[in-house]
Amino acid sequence: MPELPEIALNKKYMDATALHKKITQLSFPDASLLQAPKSHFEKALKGEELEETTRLGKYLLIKISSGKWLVFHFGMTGKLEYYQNRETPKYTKMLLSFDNDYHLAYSCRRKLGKIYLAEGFEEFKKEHELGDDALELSEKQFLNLLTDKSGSIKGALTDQHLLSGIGNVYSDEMLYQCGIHPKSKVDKLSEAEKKQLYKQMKKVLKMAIDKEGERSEFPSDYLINHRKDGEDCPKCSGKTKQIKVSGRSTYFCPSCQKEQK
DNA sequence: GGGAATGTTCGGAA
DNA sequence: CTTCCGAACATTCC
Repeated sequence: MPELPEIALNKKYMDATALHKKITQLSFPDASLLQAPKSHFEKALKGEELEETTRLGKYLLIKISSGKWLVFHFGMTGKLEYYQNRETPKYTKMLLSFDNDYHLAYSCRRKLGKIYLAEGFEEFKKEHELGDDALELSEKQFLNLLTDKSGSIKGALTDQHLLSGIGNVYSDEMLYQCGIHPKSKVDKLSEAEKKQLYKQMKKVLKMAIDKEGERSEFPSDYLINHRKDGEDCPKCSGKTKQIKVSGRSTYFCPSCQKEQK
């Protein structure tokens, strides 16, 4: 459950399920993802309720009635499941049980997620040096962030310290929708291109949330369902190409997206 | 079997 | 200091 839209959906899911119920039991089938001692989680959560959620980039923060915050990062494969009368989901790392006999499991197959305990939203943001959330940025703020940047535009978009929430898949998508090559240097982009990128950033993220992350329902001129080397480009007669940018597999269309060095 | 898969972090190189 | 690159983490799927 990786990038901003998917985390937004997890927030929605939490809001509709596990809030305002007394936590009667906790267990940690695998404590390796915990970023604080188990006992601290127990102390902050046992007998308490989850009160509200907020999201920052790819992090889901949950306020506990004890005053502390429970924070989930989903890595590549993190998942929340609220359920009753079922076996514990596979790869469950943390399990909360409520007084209505429901359970909330955080599972993570590849173990790349993390579970934190935080003092507050601002504290967490500051401690992890996270940039403002991509959906919260104004156009002016976005343009300011890109000023004096020298690396690739893809590197900038996916830098969580600069702005948070955009990952590998959605950065490729917004650049494709703008016709900007992922390796283009930020300082070579025109003002108009940066403004267009801002618009597409919002548009792509909001669309994904609207479609509840269901990729088969994304517009047909999106790149997302063509993330392979040599696929037909959905916008032109060219073929998609896979390259590495900022260490990540990147897909784009060389004829729609020309590099600016 | 090899390579990739939505993520972050760290060390070293340029 | 900034950016880039590869490796590491662990597991599944093609």
